[in-house]
Amino acid sequence: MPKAPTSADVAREAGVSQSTVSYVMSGKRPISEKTRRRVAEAIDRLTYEPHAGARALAGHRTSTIAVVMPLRQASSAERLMIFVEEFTYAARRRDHDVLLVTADEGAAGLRRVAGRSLCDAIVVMEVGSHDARVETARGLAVPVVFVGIPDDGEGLDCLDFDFEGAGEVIVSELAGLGHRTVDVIGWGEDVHAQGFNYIPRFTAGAERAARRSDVRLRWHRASTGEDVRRAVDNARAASGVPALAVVTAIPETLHALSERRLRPGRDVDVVALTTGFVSEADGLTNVSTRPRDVSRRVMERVFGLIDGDLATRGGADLVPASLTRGGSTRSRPADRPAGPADNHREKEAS
Amino acid sequence: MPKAPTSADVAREAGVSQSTVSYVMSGKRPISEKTRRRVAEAIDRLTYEPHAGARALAGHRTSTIAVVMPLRQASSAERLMIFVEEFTYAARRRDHDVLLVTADEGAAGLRRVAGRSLCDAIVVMEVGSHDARVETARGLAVPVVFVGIPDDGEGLDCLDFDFEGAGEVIVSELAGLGHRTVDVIGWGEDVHAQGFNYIPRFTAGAERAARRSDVRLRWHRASTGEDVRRAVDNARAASGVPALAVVTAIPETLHALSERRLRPGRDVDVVALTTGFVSEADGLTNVSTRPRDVSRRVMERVFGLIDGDLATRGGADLVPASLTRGGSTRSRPADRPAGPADNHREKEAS
DNA sequence: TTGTATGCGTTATCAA
DNA sequence: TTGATAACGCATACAA
Repeated sequence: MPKAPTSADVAREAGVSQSTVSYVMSGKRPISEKTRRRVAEAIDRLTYEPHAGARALAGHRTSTIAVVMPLRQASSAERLMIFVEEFTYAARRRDHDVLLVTADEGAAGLRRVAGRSLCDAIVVMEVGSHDARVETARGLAVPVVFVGIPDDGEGLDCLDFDFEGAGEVIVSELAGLGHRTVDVIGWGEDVHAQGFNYIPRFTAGAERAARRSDVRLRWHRASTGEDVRRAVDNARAASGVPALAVVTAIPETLHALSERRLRPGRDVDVVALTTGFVSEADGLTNVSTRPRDVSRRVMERVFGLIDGDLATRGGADLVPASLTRGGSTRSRPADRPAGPADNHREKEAS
Repeated sequence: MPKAPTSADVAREAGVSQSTVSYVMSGKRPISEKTRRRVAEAIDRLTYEPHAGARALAGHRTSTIAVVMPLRQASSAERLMIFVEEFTYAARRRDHDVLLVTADEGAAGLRRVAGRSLCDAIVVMEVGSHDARVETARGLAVPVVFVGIPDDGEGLDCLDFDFEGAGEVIVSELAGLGHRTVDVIGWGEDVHAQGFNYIPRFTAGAERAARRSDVRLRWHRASTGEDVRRAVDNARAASGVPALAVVTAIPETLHALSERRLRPGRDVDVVALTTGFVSEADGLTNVSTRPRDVSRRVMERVFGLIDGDLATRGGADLVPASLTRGGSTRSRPADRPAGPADNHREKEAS
């Protein structure tokens, strides 16, 4: 195993000084085309790669973004993987890497990765309404971007999907179909227990729309398939065509409906809050939480802060909710004619 | 923003030399109890954290494990997240962090993270049967552990679930129930196209068991819900109770069966290859691919290599397949009496 | 346009 | 049991 070449080796090979090699790599000062070529060739010949640690030490930047994962049961695996993937790709486009941190390290994890100079910025996923990490973030030497909107996040960099708008648009849609009662298949007790801020936000939006449209919401916290079946039976007990807002356990819900011979879009109206782009959402009238858009905007913010763009700094951004009509809801009886042209239109949250 | 304290600051605060601080932290030489305490207190007072880059530079180790992700559609998100989580937790237990690398960097990604001294070891997930990264790994200065069994992986460190055994045990189980034909709902064309080695391994095991038991296998490559429905209809066309081996798209399959009023364990025998611990697998007769066990063994191997345990080095390990009986298959007609006691027994692969 | 020299914050060797 | 001190490999201020 031959020792890895250093920039000094490259310098010798190219017949220039070590600092010239460094400047060729960083482009931070003008270099003549001739020496640039000589150095580039030497780098190729030796397959030189700069030592990341030495770079971090001398340059005061690590080219690494730390990403704090959510706790296990907090979110759908699909949504999570999309976030992680998008973060990593976005980082690579800027020549950065992603370092994973588990949620169970809590606020200490933020202090650790910042204190040890392991990263240039931190992304915290699934922040809670009252989250110790929010206060910790204020004192760190590296910028922190939160995915989620904590209650006490004044002046911090927060970004999330607009769950409030989603609640609103989903309930409005069902109200527009003439329903006076909507059964919500909502997050389970276990998820509620985590205190994620998106739950109260979704709830607030849904309740606001319900008040405005004079609709009654019945909330069901569903963790298991049994919970889902109970909720579906409950919805069916009302007279007329039941209305379901499904924010979790979509496959289980569809399965329960199928067991009961209830065809979405005919015997029951279903609007789903979808978290990924998986087949479960095929053809459903749904609001997507747009994980890719959220991820991209998060990373734009991250690099904005790293680059020192003060314009990017502070405040909460929301990725707007929009509804896509599919086959799981009936066409409007009153204000428009039924027909296939009615499907797959989009409707923005107010 | 005050500058971060260094070990020299700690030394001054504690009234000792800088090297003593270093030795207190590493425990690499005996320290008197008195100075250990003084130093520890100083570290606390200053909330000192060692600079990771400086450590890597001077110590020739990074305390980081690079994990190369699979391509997007390669695996179920649940399985992936379990791997990533387990890797990260295992790393933390040994005071290491995890750096993510995307599959699209290919072999160059391995060279990059190794060459830049970004990690002490690399884990490559979802290796293909013929994978350029295998050859690259042989020339690297850091150990590489592969999840998967490449064809040309002689002498490399490989580890995976025993997909061959899984194919065998699944088909044997259905054969034991008296079936002469088994329909396999298998990975879609898109997954096949990636050339993952686990597909031929599963196939080989299934075919071997089929030959032994004189069973005919009908393979269906299912990417979409439509593919699944077609496969199910195909299985139903045969006389008698259909037998299904479901290795992908479990929810879609259950849904298709439910649509057709086929109750698993009564009108159809279903054995599933499950990739996560999600509700989809509830009560099914299944073989789990045991992602947690695989992850743990991978990380044991990683740290074995880092620690220089030569006993750990080289060769392929398989995590054995075992079948758990559930309600989706009928009890044995011949060699045992039917009954609830028959459920949830385990059966190892031969 | 290029070279020289210093410092970044550790680890580890050599002395004491 | 502890203290000086020399690397480690790069970035950058200062000179030329």
